[in-house]
Amino acid sequence: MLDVARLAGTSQPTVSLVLSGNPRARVAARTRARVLLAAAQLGYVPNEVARALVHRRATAIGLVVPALDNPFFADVVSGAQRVAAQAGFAVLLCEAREIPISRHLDVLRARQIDGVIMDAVGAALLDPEALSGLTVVLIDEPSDRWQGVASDAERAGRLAARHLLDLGHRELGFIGPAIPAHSFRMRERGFVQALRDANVGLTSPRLRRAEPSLQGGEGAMRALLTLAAPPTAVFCATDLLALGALKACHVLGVRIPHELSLMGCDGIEMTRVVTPELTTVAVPARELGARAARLLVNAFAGKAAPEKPGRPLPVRLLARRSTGPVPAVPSP
Amino acid sequence: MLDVARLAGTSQPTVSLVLSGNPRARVAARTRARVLLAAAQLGYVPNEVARALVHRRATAIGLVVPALDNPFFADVVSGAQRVAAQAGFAVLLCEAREIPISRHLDVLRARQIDGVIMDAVGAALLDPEALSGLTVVLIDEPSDRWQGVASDAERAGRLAARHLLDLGHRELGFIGPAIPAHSFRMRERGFVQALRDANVGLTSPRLRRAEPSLQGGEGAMRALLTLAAPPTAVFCATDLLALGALKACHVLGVRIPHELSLMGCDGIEMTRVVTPELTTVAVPARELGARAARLLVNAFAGKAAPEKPGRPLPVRLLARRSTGPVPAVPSP
DNA sequence: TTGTAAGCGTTATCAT
DNA sequence: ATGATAACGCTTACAA
Repeated sequence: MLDVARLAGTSQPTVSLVLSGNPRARVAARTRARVLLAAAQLGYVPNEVARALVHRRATAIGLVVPALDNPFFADVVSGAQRVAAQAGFAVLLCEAREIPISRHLDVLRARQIDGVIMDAVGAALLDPEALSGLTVVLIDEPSDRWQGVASDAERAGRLAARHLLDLGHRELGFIGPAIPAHSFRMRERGFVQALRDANVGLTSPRLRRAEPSLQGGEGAMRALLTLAAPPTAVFCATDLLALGALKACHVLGVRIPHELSLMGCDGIEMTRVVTPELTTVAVPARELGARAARLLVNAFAGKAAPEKPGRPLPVRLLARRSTGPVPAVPSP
Repeated sequence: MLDVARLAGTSQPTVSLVLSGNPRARVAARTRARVLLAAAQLGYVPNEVARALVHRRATAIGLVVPALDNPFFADVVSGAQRVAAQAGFAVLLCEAREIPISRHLDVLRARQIDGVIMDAVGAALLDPEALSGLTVVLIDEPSDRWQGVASDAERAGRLAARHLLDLGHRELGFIGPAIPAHSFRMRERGFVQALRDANVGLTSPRLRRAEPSLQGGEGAMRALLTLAAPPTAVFCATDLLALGALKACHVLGVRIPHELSLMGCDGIEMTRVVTPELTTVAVPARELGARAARLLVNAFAGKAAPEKPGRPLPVRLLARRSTGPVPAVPSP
């Protein structure tokens, strides 16, 4: 900046005034022009670190996710990064796969970030201490302590139930992730409630919890299929589980959707890769991330955080080929 | 730090000496203990921004990827983030999906990052100017101008060819991404060379380029299938293409592997989700990311960058169910 | 061994 | 409208 000042024949603070884009900076047009020219000639790049030191904030947000190979979180990250970048915020990415979240948070704090977006599960099993002094936005989990962005998870469950009921199914199964996250609980609740509203029962052997992975879904589906009275349709609370379940069916020779209807929830790209394409309830993951970032960005752009939590983002049924009418003759 | 100093009854620079972990800092054991205690009591968190200002480097690396929903890059990011985090480096994530790379790079420069990891394609179609002054590590692309980490792409192509040849196929097809990246070219070259070595021809209508997406693969496969003499086995240079191709086969009723053998390259998780599981050549994406990060981290931990580029990371054939012996009777 | 002082590149508060 | 000058929180000679 000093170099620019010299070239422009003015003082360094004046250069700052011009370049920082401070709106209440009253600088003579001539001076401004000279400064701008000099800066361009010298290829001046402002030092954001110095800026951050003065402002005591880094114009950056942290993003803590459990694992990037989970396409849902990849989408969340993508959405958040887009909004943040457009607002001039850097995104510090932290994957809590082999490094404890608390350590990530210490690093973020030390770097003077303006806020953290994190997944609900990570936050849940965290020493509350570890979050002190941070502005947190939770993904898909309401909390009285922090802000959050959510999808309409209960509706997702209801949509799934209604879709299967509409197809004539009455013998239903459910596979959910064995994870204490609000959105998962609500997907389950919505599903169960909608069945109850229709006077369709869901016996407990047909309601299973599994590790939220392909393998988990595969195992749970095998268990369902060996039941004395297997369901004719199964709703999996995440696509990953459903994909695993689908695989189990392929392996065991259960034809989808002829013998069994199967659907998932999340709307990840993979559901369009398998055959048959998986019916699912799409959750706008990218939007969730974008909205979370917006919350933080706005908060530090002066705009106050909205008092009431935003309305949950709508979910959408994607009826595809993995669900169909109930089989006329029950499978042997 | 001043508070800590006061509580410990010493001066602020002494506190710095103790806390910065500077090895050549000779501080009395008693003093050190008092400082450490005081810091703990006050819950002191060092300000990395101030540190970065003094050092003129942020102890952070930039990571520029084309799109996170490409599982290959999700893995690269994951690997890089792990290594960086363990070395105390922050990772600034940039997705070049809706924001020009050059803008991302400006931001990274302004933040005094120590280096950038970027994908080959992004770097290729970039004004060379935009990279000036940055330490760059390219993913899966050798370059005389920058460091790079690479997989053994030519071997990947050879492995694919040999696998299909071993199964008895002589009528082969190839689908590659229409992208000028070194690793893709090498996969193709390795494949073609291995065929030539075996005196098996690859006519040009059977060699196709497509958009590197599901749709691209689907389209290219349709084209191959409508050939007067369709191949009995197809190698796709990326899994995404292969997955698209697989879908085309499903849609058109071509049974895999009975009527056609199909394989991909990359080794992404999705290949295990489809039925049949896709034969592929696994490229260690996570390792590529990790190694790229290690390069940068080491460079700034004092260790000089290795003179000769590291040996390419080995690729591995994963023979699964999408490839099989050549059909006894050619399909009609 | 420890404290004093200078400086990293900005922004912000003043006089002028 | 502009230019000194003092932070911001830390590291690093150098002096004591």
